Amino acid sequence: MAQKPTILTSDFFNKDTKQVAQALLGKVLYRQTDGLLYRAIITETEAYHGISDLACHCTKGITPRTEIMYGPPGYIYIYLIYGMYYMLNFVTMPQDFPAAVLIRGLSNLQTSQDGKHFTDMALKTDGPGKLTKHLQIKSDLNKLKIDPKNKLWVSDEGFRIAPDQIIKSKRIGVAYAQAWADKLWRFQLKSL
DNA sequence: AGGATGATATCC
DNA sequence: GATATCATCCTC
Repeated sequence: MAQKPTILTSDFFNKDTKQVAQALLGKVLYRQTDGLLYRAIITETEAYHGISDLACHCTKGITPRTEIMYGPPGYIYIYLIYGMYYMLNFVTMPQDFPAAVLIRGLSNLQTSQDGKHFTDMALKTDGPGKLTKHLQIKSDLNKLKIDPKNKLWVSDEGFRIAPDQIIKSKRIGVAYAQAWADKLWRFQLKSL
């Protein structure tokens, strides 16, 4: 049943953002720090797609902050919000199309010192700001490729997610985005 | 309901 | 250079 883990490459992210955001549910996020390896199942995401999406930072055009979203897929976009929380995003879509998926929730967070034996840390990790704090994700990872070399990557370990297991709802904190605020671009797993 | 706390965009 | 605005979370 358990398949060999497959590390996701840029091909996985080179698709419509809503598609990638849903496909990321059930995938396993890895984070390597000094002496500690974290892993957790992704359970909640949001899609931010294109310059017409008024909730997306890229709607203002290319700036030093947003240029990473205009680059190739499979890169990390991290920014500081409210002066204290780092948000973790994965760049999607081909070069020159700005878009990204925000990682909002994790489950089954585990840590390991040797990369083989894992111990449970938390069953559920709610909130995009809290999960980056847990996994020691900060702005030093901004604009890096999603890759074990950069100590942050995602792997497919065979969890099958049926479409009816995905709850779709409005994105959080984007009430200012007019019509785009009502898009059901937030995706959560029912269980886990 | 409101405060913490700093980068960013958008004005002067 | 000043200020308004946040893809949040915690405390009251």
